[in-house]
Amino acid sequence: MPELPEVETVRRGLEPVLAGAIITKLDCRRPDLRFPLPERFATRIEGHRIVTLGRRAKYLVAELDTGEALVMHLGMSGRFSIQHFEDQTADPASSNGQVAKAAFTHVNATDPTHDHVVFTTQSGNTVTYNDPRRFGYMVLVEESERETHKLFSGLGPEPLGNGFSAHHLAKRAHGRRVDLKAFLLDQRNVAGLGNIYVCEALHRSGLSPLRRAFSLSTKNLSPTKRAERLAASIKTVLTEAIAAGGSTLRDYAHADGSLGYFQHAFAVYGREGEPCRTKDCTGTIRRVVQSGRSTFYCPKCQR
DNA sequence: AAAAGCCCCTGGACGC
DNA sequence: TGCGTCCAGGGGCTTT
Repeated sequence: MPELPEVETVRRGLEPVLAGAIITKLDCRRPDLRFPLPERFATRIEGHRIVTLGRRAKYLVAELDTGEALVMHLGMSGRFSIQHFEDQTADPASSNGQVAKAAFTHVNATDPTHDHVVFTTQSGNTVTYNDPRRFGYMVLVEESERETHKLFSGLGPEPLGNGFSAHHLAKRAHGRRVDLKAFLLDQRNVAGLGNIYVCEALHRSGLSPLRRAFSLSTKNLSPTKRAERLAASIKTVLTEAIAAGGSTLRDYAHADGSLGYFQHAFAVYGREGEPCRTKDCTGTIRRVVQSGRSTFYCPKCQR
């Protein structure tokens, strides 16, 4: 269920284990996720180093020293967990106490039935990808061709990057009759938003998800006040969510080891029938279906 | 070209 | 307890 903040949280959690690490073993327990796994997947990775672990939109990008990048998408239900390797001193009471024992702190609470891909690093840590619904996928892309790759070439700007602004929204929205909800879910317009954060950003900016996208833009393509509010809300809601994920991340090793889910106080998402939290608003959160997905909004303060 | 619909897959929540 | 139905935070592909 990961959107940009969750993927970024996962990235930050995996980075200490994977960035700079040599992958000694790649265990693929089934030939496919959403798509077939890459040909000779294990041999293209085993023995090689992950140089950096980055993110673009909802993709994790592990740049390898081979010149390829491992691009991973978590789909709806993908999770990573880390099993830390620990050296333990030999226990003199045990029958074979002369052999230093090694153990994993196994903190993966997910169903091992759906552990599809397991990475082992040279230092002995393992990183497990678990995905019950298998909407996630992994591909290997030549790093030099990544930006032109089909998965990346059409993506809009990172909402927390320099390329994103009210002006950008206005340009993209000009003349578009789609509703704002669908416009913001479209990764070509802005990359990384999903159903939850679209709902949240629209609520913060006081804009109805049913409003048409062209109302973000004036005749001469400049942004309206609405576009200014929307761009600002998108940035703040994502920034806050990442911060909340980071605070959860500190606990992961003590909790269930899974990365990518965290509790976040949503203003509208999942709150159908509950009172709006906007200051001085007496509205009630409503759920409607747009593009086949639930939209939560306050009809009173979102116009 | 833009917009809408269908579909991939499994599991959990809920009603009977 | 068991079974059926609905729903899920993504997004590629097809149809209109």
